[in-house]
Amino acid sequence: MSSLQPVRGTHDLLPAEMRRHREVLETARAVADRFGFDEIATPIFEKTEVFKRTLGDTSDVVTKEMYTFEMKEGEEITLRPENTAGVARAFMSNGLSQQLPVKFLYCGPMFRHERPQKGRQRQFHQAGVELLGVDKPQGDIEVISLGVQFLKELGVYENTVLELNTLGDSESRAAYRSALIEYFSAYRDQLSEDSLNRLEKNPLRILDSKDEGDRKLVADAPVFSDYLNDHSRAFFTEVRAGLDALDIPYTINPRLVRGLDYYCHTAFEFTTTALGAQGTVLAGGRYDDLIKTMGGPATPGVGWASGVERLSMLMTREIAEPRPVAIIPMGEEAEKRALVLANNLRLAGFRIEHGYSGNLKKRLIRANKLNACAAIIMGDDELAENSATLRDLVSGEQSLVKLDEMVEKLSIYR
RNA sequence: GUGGCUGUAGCUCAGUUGGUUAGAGCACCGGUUUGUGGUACCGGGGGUCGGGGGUUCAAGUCCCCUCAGCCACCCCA
Repeated sequence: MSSLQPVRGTHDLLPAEMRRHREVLETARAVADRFGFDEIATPIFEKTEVFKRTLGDTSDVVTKEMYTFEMKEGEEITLRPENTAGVARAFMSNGLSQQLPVKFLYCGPMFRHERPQKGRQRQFHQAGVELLGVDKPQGDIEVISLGVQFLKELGVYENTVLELNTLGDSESRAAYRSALIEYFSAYRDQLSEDSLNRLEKNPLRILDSKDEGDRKLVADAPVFSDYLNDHSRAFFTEVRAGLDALDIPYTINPRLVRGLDYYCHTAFEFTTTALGAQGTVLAGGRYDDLIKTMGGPATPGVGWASGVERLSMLMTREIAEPRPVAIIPMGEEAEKRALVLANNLRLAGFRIEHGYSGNLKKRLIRANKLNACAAIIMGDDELAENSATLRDLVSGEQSLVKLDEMVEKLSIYR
């Protein structure tokens, strides 16, 4: 065992795992494309204030999980813990408010200084979508249905459940917030320490507590639906109607509260029981005030982010390993001609492994290890006839093939 | 950040109440003579037993610290 370990909470994506990782990303891209979402990429670090202002001073992500560095100039930058703030910043920086709505997909690494465990690394990857400029429930519905389709095409949808809630508009949330503070204040002595801290800062989070004492209190706490104003209620009704129309099942979870402060109205979460404690696989919601909060033009938004590693773990599908064709030249003259043949076949779209050294036997062994489907053996005998021996490595059958007919003969291996 | 479990070759694991040069399977490399792989047989390389300190005549085995992973809390994708 080497003493050179990767930094805590980080890991390498070796080819087998990277193939699965990439499958998740390619699926996200393909599905997003059909929904009209274009991929963008924003920097993996931003000025610290981009995250501080948007995620909220009370969120754990901001208060204890950010990787923040001070630059020589004294400026503070932070490795992005999520990408919605970065997309919003890019939206503003590039004046995209002139071409609403905008629909974006992003993929890439995020960084949070948490205690690592299964499904939770310090550097992890998300694929997410953001829809900016649509204040109607159709936006929420489209974004959720995009998530559903994504999970379906990964083959993991059956292992997830969709939980749904509404956080109302700011008026409703403010009303509910004070009702909660009033209610829980009467039980200060019974609240857990964590929840006591949340009481003034973010009482909604108490609803999500797993502390037994808290849960008893939560059971009789005011319910949000009593504090929703007409607009918020109508909005939620319409979102639900849309999901029903699309046959997307969900359960209402009144305790589903997003951890980041910018959310309003729709909050949703696809969870699984198959990954242990880190069961959230794709989650998001609406954030109508985010861009205004950042100093931009009031622009509604809705989106989600998914955990690529978690999806990859959940995905049971076997990803086929690539099967190359091995070229095996024998002798100096053959080496030269193999170089040209390999190049031509590559240009024709084949994955070609050009053995680097060794005799026929060794190269065949190596071809076998590379899971090659066929080998092209080029010796003086064959070359004298401008041909090579094409050997099928599964059946063991082989035949003499003219070099200029090789592309055609190989077509069965595509 | 809190608590619990774990850490021996690339991988999966043995290693007896602390006792000589630390083992197996798989993997890897080489061989079983000529230009034919997968199977079989033979041989080989590879470990400062996660790291550091301590107890002891003697530590992979006991104690302390530390690092990492896993599980739960927490948080969240």
